[in-house]
Amino acid sequence: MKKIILVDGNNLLFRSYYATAYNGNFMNNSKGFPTNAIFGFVNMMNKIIREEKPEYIIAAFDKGKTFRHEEYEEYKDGRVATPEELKKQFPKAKEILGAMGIKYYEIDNYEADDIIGTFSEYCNKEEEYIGTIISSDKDLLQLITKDVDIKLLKQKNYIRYNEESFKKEWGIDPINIIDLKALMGDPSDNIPGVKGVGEKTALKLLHDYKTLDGIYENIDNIKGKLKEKLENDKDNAYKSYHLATIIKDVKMDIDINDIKYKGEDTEKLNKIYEDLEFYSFLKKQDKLKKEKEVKIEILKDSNINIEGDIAVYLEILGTNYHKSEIIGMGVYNDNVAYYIPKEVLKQNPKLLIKNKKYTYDLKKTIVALKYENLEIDNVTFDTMIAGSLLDYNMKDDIAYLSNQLNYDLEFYEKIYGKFSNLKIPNDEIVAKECINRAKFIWETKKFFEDKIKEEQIEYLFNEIEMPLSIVLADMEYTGVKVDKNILKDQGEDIKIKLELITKDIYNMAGEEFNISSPKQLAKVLFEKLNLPHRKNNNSTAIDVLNKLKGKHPIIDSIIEYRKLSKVYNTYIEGLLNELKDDKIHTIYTQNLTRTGRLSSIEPNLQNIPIRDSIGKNIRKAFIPTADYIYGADYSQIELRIMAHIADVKALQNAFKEGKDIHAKTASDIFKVKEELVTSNQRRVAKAVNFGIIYGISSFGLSENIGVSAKEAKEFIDTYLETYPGIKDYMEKTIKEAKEKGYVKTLFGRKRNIPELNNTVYMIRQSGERIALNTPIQGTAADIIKLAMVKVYKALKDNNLKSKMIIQVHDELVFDLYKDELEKVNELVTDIMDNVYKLNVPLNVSVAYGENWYDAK
DNA sequence: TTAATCACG
DNA sequence: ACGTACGTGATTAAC
Repeated sequence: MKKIILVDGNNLLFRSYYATAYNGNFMNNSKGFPTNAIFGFVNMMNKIIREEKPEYIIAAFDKGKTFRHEEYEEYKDGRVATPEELKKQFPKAKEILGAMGIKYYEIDNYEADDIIGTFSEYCNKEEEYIGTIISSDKDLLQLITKDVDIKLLKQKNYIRYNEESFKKEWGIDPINIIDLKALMGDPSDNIPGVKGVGEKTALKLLHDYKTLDGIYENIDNIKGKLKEKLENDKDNAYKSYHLATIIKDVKMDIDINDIKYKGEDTEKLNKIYEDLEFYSFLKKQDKLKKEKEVKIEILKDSNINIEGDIAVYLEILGTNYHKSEIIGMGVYNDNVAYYIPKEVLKQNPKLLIKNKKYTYDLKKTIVALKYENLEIDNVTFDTMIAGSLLDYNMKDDIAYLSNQLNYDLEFYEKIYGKFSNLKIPNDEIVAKECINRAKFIWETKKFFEDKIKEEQIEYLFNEIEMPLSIVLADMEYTGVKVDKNILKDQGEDIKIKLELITKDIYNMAGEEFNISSPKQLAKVLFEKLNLPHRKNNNSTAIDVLNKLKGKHPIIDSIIEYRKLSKVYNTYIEGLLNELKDDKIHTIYTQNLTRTGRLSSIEPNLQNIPIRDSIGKNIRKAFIPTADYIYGADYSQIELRIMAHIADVKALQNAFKEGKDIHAKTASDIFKVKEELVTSNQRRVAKAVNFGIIYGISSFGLSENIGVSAKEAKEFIDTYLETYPGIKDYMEKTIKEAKEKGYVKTLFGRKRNIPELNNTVYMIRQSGERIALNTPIQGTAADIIKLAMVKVYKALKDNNLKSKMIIQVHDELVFDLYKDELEKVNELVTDIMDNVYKLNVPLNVSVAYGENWYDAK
């Protein structure tokens, strides 16, 4: 028996492409040639060779339009065009196959499937040969025979089907995959099938009548709606059958010697890999040659003087710079490659002021140095900020970015070990790595700067994000004062309540179990107490529990338990653990979110409870170091931005007139006078307003407000009729996003949305919602960021001691001195109101009090 | 490490 | 026929 491996080359390349292109950051070599699909492809081919040890192997590709296109003009119509970045990679992949010693086939007017089908048939006919197909395309399952099996690739692993295991799992013969597809259709290829028949129904029909013909011969045995559907779409079903059938007799000469696996031509392969900059695939000795030697110098002087601009990289031991110690700093420019250990750095404070500098993670650098009483100034460029604005995939570790630009920096974890066991290696190693990092910053600066110009986001970079880093550094370092006794007292109360309620729950359940375990809880609720639940859905999430209210007294107790344990674990214990000298120093991640918002970690200060009355008490522990906590919120900023961007005159006017916008919306969609709007109508209108911002679906809205999908749809339709600009905006935004592959905020912040090209319908839909929401959420983020920069400057320029200490997306919180109340209030409201001129006013509401709870 | 849950805008 | 609103982070259980 001789085995032929049949690789679906098309499928593998597509898969590799979309596996990594998901975030829109294509892996490129330094010449700008996209390499992501090839990289994954090579990985998979290597794996196939390793695992299958083939004697015979081929790879198949599509070529040109097929008979399917000719006979059915809509074929693959819904599918988005193959992205250019992927198209370019096909020839290289084929070249690599050649160097690997693998024959590939592409035949005019046939798909890869048909070539594989033809080879399968060869295996069926020729006694000595068997075949294994490798692909993730389920269509190919129809080729399974006693001589041909398939390795069906899944996300991470694969399933191997032979004739027997296929029948067992699917309950039909492999060849009937064609009948299945004829019935179901295939939206991704735009194959119609029978409308209203999906996998479930189709399998049931095939189980009963074996084939498509069998079904139509027995059509009178089928009753009701299903019969109707089948009769209506009979033509489509047969057409689909034809389209779904893989050709097995493509005219081609199969010479078995031709497809023998010849083994790789290492020299040829290495040449290609070098050109693509796939250094990890090169043999080790070749790889070493690539690293240019840098002469490093460890400085020990107390009087360092460096000329010109420098790239600096500050290393700390750990990830949280509020808790970690500085190790040292790498310095690099065209003339020097220095490593400056911490102690030496402390003797040269002027160095940090004088030279113009480039960094990676400016905020970290500022804060970590500040803890050593060192100040850094004159930083004009930060690679981390640039990278994130250009929508690279970012992590704290600079090595992560460097790898996307074909630099080979060592990962932090490799140098210093895992977080739980950090160790500083010897000075030479630290020096080398720090300098390499600085070198990376130095050498890529121009590249990033050019990109920033090209994208026309200089303002965003220079006037918003760069100065914001300094603002955030100050906020984080300043910290927020927390009264630990208030937290502890509340904790004691909650603990007692928790103990009581736990006992109650055990009593009602008739057993002791871990209430915090959704699995154990589901067992108690749905199996023991027999409470109703959706089949195959053991969720115990809050919306499920709410629907069960009144059905059993245990439900209220569980809801209460959840609430209390959340507050206790996350906000009492959690915050107490983060306290350092009665202060909390969060880290605002400036370069993480896909919309441009900040996020806050260790601890998260952006999700301190406010909606729930018990949770809200946590805010009483947030106290000023000065006299008051003062808060300023943008009201409905996202809705205002939508009214601006979509140019919705009616909404703009409502905002200009200072109306209650949700009441106004309610009055418009329910067609009642504003003063007669009920609170329920207002609630619905508010939900619709939010829904619009998120990229609404009638189902989502109906779930949210508890009405039928039909009613929800009516609300949406009425809304869109009432405010005509919105529909245009939605259509235009989606169309543009699909054409360009990205959306932008008002300030030019760009987000690539590769989801729009995904073959999976649901992901494409999600992409459309992202396209609608990002310009709105992102513009709001831009605006408050700019306001923060301006407020910070104003406080400084006016010599005010009050400090901005927290940002919660549309809200700024200050630690305020009594005698500065008036001045701060005037500056803050003025700046926030007027930070950027829109076709709607921005409205800020302010409040202050003895603690964050009272600042409402 | 991942999934489920729930805290915020 | 299927799954369904945008953006986050922390904690716990369970693998």
